[in-house]
Amino acid sequence: MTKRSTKDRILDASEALFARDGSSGASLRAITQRAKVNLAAVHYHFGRKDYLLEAVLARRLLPLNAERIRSLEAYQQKAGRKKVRLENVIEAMVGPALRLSRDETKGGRIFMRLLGRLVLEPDARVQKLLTGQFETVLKKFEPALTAALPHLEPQDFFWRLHFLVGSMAHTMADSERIRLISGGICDPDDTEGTIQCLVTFLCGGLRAK
Amino acid sequence: MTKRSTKDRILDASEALFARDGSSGASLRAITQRAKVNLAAVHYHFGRKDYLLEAVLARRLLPLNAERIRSLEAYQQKAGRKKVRLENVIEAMVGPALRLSRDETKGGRIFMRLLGRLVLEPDARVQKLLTGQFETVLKKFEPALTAALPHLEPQDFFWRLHFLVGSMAHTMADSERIRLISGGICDPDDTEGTIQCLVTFLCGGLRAK
DNA sequence: ATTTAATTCAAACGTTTGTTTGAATCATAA
DNA sequence: TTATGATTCAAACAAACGTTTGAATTAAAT
Repeated sequence: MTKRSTKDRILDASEALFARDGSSGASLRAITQRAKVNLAAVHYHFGRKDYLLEAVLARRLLPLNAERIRSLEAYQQKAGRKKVRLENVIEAMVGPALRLSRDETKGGRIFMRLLGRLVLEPDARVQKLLTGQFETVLKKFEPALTAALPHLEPQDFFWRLHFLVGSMAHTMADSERIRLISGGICDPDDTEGTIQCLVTFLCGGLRAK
Repeated sequence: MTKRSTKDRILDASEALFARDGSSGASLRAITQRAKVNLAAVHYHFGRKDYLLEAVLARRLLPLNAERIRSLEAYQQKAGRKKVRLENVIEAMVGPALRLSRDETKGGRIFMRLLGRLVLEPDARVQKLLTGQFETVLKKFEPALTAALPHLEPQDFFWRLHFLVGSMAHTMADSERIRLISGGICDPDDTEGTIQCLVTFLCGGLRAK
């Protein structure tokens, strides 16, 4: 077993503590202590606390969105010149995210919780990074979505996309609450079951009325 | 015009700054400065920063949940011995919350953004307060919900409730993003339109398959 | 008017914060 | 080996933090 680099250890510890304590609640001392790294190493490798947070985000977001687009394109290829079923479009959107959110080797729940928290943080740099990423994905998905939902007015279309994001984000970010409020009936560790359940719900909502 | 009390001014300022900067990012100095109040007044009236946050929450949450239950009971009365339509149950659940989230005289967006942020904060006291409030509401709504959705297995029932909470929370907490990503097509200030749109989406998702 | 309690205030407390510094240590190439 | 650049380290910096204190002020009650 080869030891992780200083940079990676800092990113891992930051991810965990930013997620647990928030971006202002997590101190560099707590982070470097957890990473077993000198305090000044953060500034040496990342410059400032803000840049560290951005690096934590970029490490996971770029591969995730690439995977989303790859998945959609796979469905498009399989459909040939027919349009892709709504279920498949939605699966390509939420599936990779939810699988990542359950893959502990890639940050898993921890990163998703962080993501959920950052969505509501008004820091301009973080917001630009997040909405930029989302718009990249939306650009790719919009044609397939409108094709699968031809009856929807633009206004309803965007609202329902907004609701979709809410359900998805909540499911990814807060995986233990569902176990609690369901009294143990629902198991958030059953990733594929959760995805299927979510896709069914979302397609029902998107097609409504 | 009669000036607000010290306590209320502190609560108002705390609500705004907790929402904007997070519960650890907002400092008591910034809060008291905004409230035009002495720094020590916070500890005199609320004891500790934690208790201040709890007071901010309780001020809005208790009336909100009372209004939800009142609204459900009104629908139940109107339905007589027939069961309440799903649309009405959902309206009683999300309507009062969304109206509050758009009512600037009662905290409005600001409070909702704070609520959205706190959901993912692992502070034990806050979590207990939030889940306690939610369980109170759920207890009241569960019979009407299961009656309106008799075909749903318990597992699907709770999952979809979870998705519902996600959409609702996201819509309440982040009212400007939808304007941005829709290119101005959607107007979050149209409260009743938003509610209707959300209820339609949620009922479609809840009834799916 | 006098007393008593509630409230406000400026100032200071000891910690903790993000950041900087300059020397020590390591790895690599000449 | 020596020299060079990259990395790590302990120590310190000023600033901001939550909290406490005790006196000054205001309001209410006698």
